[in-house]
Amino acid sequence: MTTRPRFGPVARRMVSEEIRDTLLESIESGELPPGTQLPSERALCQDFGVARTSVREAVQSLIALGRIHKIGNRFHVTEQLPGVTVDPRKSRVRELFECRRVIEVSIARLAASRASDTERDELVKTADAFVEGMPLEDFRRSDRLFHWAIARSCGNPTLQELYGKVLDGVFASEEFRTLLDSSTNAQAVRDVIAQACNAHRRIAEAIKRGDEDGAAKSAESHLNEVEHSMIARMI
Amino acid sequence: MTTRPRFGPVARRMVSEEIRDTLLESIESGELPPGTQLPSERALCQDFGVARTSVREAVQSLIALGRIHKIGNRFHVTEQLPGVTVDPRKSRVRELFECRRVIEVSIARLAASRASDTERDELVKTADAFVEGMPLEDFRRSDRLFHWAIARSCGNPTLQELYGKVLDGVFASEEFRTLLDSSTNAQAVRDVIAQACNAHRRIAEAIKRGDEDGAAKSAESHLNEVEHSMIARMI
DNA sequence: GTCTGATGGTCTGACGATCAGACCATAAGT
DNA sequence: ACTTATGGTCTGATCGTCAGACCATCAGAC
Repeated sequence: MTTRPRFGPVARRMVSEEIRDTLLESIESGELPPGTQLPSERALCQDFGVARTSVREAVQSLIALGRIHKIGNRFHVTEQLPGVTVDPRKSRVRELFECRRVIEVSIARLAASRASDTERDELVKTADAFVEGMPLEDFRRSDRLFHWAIARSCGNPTLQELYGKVLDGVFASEEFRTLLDSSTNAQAVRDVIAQACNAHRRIAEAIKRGDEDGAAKSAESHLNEVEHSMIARMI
Repeated sequence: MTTRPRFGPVARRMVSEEIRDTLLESIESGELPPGTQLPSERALCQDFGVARTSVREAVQSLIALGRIHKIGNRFHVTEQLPGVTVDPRKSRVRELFECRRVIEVSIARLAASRASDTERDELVKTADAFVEGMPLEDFRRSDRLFHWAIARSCGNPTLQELYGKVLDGVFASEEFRTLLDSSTNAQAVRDVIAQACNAHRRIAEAIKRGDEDGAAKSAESHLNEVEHSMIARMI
């Protein structure tokens, strides 16, 4: 009997969840500091391009989470306990992710357009080298190799050099190392590795078939997922 | 007028899209090689935890994409022709403009969201300092000051540092200096300065009013105009 | 203090996505 | 030839999201 690939359950995200998390990010990044009034429901509807019911649901869950409260008929960002409001470690991680998002998405797009056949094949091969359950040290080394391979095929030496500095910052980061310390949260590390396996494969495949938008979107999704995962673990 | 963060439209993903892309990844990764029979709809339903309608829709779109085909009453993975490679050659100027486009557009967007009131006022003032017909040396110095002022208000020190290196590259560039040499083409220099005056003012005004999209678009337009202008002069 | 506009709250009807299930025609396997 | 498995089609139901209407209350201007 021949085996076939097995697939996991489909991930589903509700519109209100997307909105809630986006607002949460704005609160935690300082874009919406404590005490600030939240944009009105109608304004948020326009921004997000959704109905008031979706925004309302998201806002209600922020209330439930204790992140916003009502003063009169206006919502405000709730003060958080000292030490929690602005975490310098979180700021650094966000900063690095923001840099990665700015450069990595463009690099992936350029690589999809410019990489040679050999480079594309190498990328897919490098992505396939990731396996779930692999040791953390191997993962980090392969992770860097993978992203650097993409940078090498973007066809822009200056961008490549800049990205090298971002990678240096990421891999020198104490916060990243702490978060991925396998002795403190083995299951979480396994999840991150599994997620990276899938994401890297998607990015490599998109680059392989020359899908610029696909490569850019996959790179951005990957970064968002990893960032969410890491920020969540820093609570 | 106090500014508020702006949000983009919510990303929405249908269940069938998730499934389609997951299957596509399996095909392109070699997990489902060309010629292989696709798992049955019912088997995929169980794997993904969805209804047959969702799987059917995903499978139908793979057919539409030409990735699978039907033999009898079974679906099989379709052979693909090798992709066409594109190997463009870029000059140093294009490379630097590309780096600027990648970082500068994001910096402008971030500055529009995060700059303090003081910083916004400074930007408008710096932009107003440009006057048509100003000496080239003054222009280059003010140009750098203006772009650096935007970088300083983007709220990300790492991105700021990276951009500093790009600016160093731009202003150290022999090609840029040669192209702006006033002794060889005074009229062209006047045109570039005039264009920059207008563009800088637009960028500053967008940042002043907290218009992230406007700031990003103005920054990108400016770069495209200058690049086109310079590339045209390199023929 | 009054008035106006903006806010959040609630409700309704509609639509699309997805579901579970049933049934059928055809092909594959035994 | 028969059985089983496959994809195709259809129905009714549920849920998420939508657009819109209307209302009570609050904030801001005068």
